[in-house]
Amino acid sequence: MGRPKQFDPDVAVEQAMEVFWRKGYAGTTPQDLVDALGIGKGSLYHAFGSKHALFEQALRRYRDGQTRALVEMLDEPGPVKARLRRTLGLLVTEDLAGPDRRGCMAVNAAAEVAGVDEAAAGLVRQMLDVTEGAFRALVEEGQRSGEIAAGRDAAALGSLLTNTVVGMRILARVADGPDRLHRVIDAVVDSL
Amino acid sequence: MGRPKQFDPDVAVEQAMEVFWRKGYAGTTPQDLVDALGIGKGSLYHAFGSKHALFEQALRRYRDGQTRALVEMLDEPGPVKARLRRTLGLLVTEDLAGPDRRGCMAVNAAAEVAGVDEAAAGLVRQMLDVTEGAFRALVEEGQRSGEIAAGRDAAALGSLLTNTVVGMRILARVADGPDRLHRVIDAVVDSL
DNA sequence: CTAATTTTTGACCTACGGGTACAAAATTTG
DNA sequence: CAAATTTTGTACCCGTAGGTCAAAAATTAG
Repeated sequence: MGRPKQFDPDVAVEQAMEVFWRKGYAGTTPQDLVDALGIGKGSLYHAFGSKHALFEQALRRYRDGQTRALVEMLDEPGPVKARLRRTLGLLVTEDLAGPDRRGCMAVNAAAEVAGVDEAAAGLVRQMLDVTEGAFRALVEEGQRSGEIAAGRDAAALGSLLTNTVVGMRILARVADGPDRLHRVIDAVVDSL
Repeated sequence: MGRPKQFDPDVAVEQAMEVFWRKGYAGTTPQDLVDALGIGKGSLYHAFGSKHALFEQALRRYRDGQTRALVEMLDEPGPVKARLRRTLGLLVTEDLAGPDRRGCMAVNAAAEVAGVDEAAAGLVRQMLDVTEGAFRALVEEGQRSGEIAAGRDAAALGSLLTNTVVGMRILARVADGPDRLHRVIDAVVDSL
């Protein structure tokens, strides 16, 4: 009952995500959101409550999409190291592509608001947990297949790989080219 | 000639650095700076021109201090791996200490403004270059002493270590404890 | 058709962001 | 001392951030 919504909230959250991703939390203005979502400011606040609440939803959506994509990439067939190298390479290419080089929204959020926005920090933490679990599983698979020495600590390597991805997504924002990033990939794959 | 300054610009830049470090660029207001520096807004703008110019000076100062400190820590006596482990451990402890957990100002700046502030991106890049050089030199020293296999690519390992530090300084901002960070240190040192 | 409910719009509001203008104050030079 | 120069503090400015509100529009129930 009542007047039906004239926009899809899911689509709106996704559009908001793009804006926050490009401009950061503090850097995004209500006007930016109004422009991107194509709805009036009143509707926006009626539907989402506040800029911060919308940010949280956007970050949640980002977390879901990214973790899903990462797991899919790592799940492709082939030798473990090749899959890993390919996944890392794709992330780098993606991060460096386009003129924006917006990096990873979660990493950006961690850097910008982690100290003051516990909800955002929690979402980022969840992403890291899932990522680390996926990497750890990959390492263990590599150990079963003999590609990776069985004596190594799979949990520690999972942490290392997660951390490596986080670092690369920052580096991609300031890098003047792909060289440094590719050196990182080479080194980390060779270290397994 | 003329009236002498009533504040030390160097000290003022350092105080501004603290504020930008804690609150980020967009999150810092002229009032924050006035409060922290203890001078009038007129003086502030007369002396530094703009918020952005002051930010650039603050980031430059940060770069100088951090690179100096890192090189010093790595230059202490002892086995290469021990020095490395100790240095990384100190960074983590430092990043996790205090209630603020402000992380690394350069990394934060990279995440926040790299896409839109080329000057800031350049300063961060310089820090990364120096860091990578220091790590690479450390690896080469380890190879000469036999601690690290001579066959490994020192440049790539330097990139990996730099990237590891960057990643950890982000992780420290959202970590709920030191465990994950210490796993990263263990894994990276064991990987050399 | 009316009442009830929900959404939409755009005007409106207050506070503050980032910065300028200017006169007063403090110094050096002659 | 006067003139020249530089710094300082306060008042002021315009635009926008972030949000609220009233009234109109669109729907369904009865």
